[in-house]
Amino acid sequence: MGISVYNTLTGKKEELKEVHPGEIRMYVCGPTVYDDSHIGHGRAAVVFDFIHRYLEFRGYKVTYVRNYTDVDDKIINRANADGVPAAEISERYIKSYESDMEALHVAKPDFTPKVSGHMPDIIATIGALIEKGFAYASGGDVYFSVRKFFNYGVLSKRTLDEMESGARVEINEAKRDPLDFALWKAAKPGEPKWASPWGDGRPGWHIECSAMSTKYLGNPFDIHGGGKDLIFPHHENEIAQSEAAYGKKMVKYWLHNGFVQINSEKMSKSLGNILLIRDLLSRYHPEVLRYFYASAHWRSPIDFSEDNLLQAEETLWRFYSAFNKIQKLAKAAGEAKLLSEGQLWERLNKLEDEFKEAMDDDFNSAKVIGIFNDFLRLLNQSLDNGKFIKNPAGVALLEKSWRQLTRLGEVLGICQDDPAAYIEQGKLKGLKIMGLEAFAIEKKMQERSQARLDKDFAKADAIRSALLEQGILLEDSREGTSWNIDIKQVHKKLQPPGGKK
RNA sequence: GGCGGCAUAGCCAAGUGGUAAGGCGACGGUCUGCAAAACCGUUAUUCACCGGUUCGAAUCCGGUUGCCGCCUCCA
Repeated sequence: MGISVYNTLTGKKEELKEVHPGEIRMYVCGPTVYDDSHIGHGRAAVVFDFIHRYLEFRGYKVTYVRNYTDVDDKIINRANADGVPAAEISERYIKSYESDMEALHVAKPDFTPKVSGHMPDIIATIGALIEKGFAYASGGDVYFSVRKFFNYGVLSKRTLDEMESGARVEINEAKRDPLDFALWKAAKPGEPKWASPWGDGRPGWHIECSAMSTKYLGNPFDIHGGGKDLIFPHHENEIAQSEAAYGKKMVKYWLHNGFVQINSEKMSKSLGNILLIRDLLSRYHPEVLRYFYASAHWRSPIDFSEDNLLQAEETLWRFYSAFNKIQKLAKAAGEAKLLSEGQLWERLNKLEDEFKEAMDDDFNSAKVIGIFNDFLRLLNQSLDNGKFIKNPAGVALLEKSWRQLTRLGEVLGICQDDPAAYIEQGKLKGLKIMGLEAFAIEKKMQERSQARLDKDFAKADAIRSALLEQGILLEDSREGTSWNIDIKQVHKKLQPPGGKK
């Protein structure tokens, strides 16, 4: 069984059959760089990162292109508002996006082309469209004639007549048909412009992706991705342009990720509920975000709420707590032959197949999360078993199990940190937020340990509840007492009052 | 108005023809001086509603209701 993917073009899951054997070429619409990126951009990037990494995990040679739209009305508006050149705006927000992507551990695409760097390709594509009769120049603009392209509407599944009846298209004298869209826009004073056979101007929004995807990937290529909102008009127009210009099918599989909602509402500037990636990353470890993104299917809407993120954080913490225990045991036990029997051993041997089965089925990361949690329970069962962890072979099996979760988790970008470091950063961050110092906690813990030795449990319990009120949980075990951060209290403190639903 | 999608327990969320994964929460238990953590057990006879197809449907078909997205910039 191979990989199956849900294709917007057909509305069905289909078996993934690559155009070139052993190779997958994919193009994903990146951001228009006029502002800092929000968690919706983050989701698109992370979802296609899962897909990118999984295809590589499955042995494909993947060529991944994600573009920047750096020539656009919104950028020009922003530049005018800030009183700086448009190029400065786009450059600033490309840097911002790249730093967010790095922070989210999104693997770099092979190419990240910009519109401004591909004018000759874009102009050539427009030229070809005019030559073949699909486009016409009109007063310094160039338009694509949608009625000339027989297949217009295949992706968004609507007909030109339907569009026309519901049209809310502005009247534009230059267009022959109100549904025609711009390939080239004549420059207005003060706007960035490039020379072209139709006069100075700049490309329309959609043509860049046709020109650049063709340049880097050829036609047809395997996967084209983007947010659901791009289906119409952006991707519909891309198909029209590419297929008209090059006379070949453009893309085999169209993948569209679901939207992010905030407390079940649409995230939008007008609602004022935009959550920036960097704001979230100031409060959550990047793996928490990735875990959260992975916990829903990539095509479904996903609801960002503090409760949901908190849940992701707690569950991820369970993984790292277990890994932390395993790591310590492994260091103490040293090299040993692997225990090759029992439930854990058997499940470990099946884990990769389970993982593949889930991911092969339309990249079902949510199912993988379920499988991982199931496996974690087995790990904890063994960790609870005194005999098991005294046996070096058992410890070796635990370590191997942890390594396997790390190996498979790489595709989703979770379980990649050093456990001790992960736990440590979580505790340090918590302390900072709660305004506490580790040595003060340790001092209290010593006092409490003495009280416990003296059997003065009233005093010991008083110390414990005092710490708990400050957000510190104490955990007694055979090896002694350790402290932990009460994540819920930390986040309560972080949340603006009344900001949570 | 047109087009597309979604509706699974208190909450989050898998499951597209064979009798409901996983997480959070809650409750009971083991462990503990007591807790916490971890583990064990319980927590949806049922998948918005109505009808149909089928030996059999959360899964397919038709209808109803509700929610969301797109049709204008948007990941």
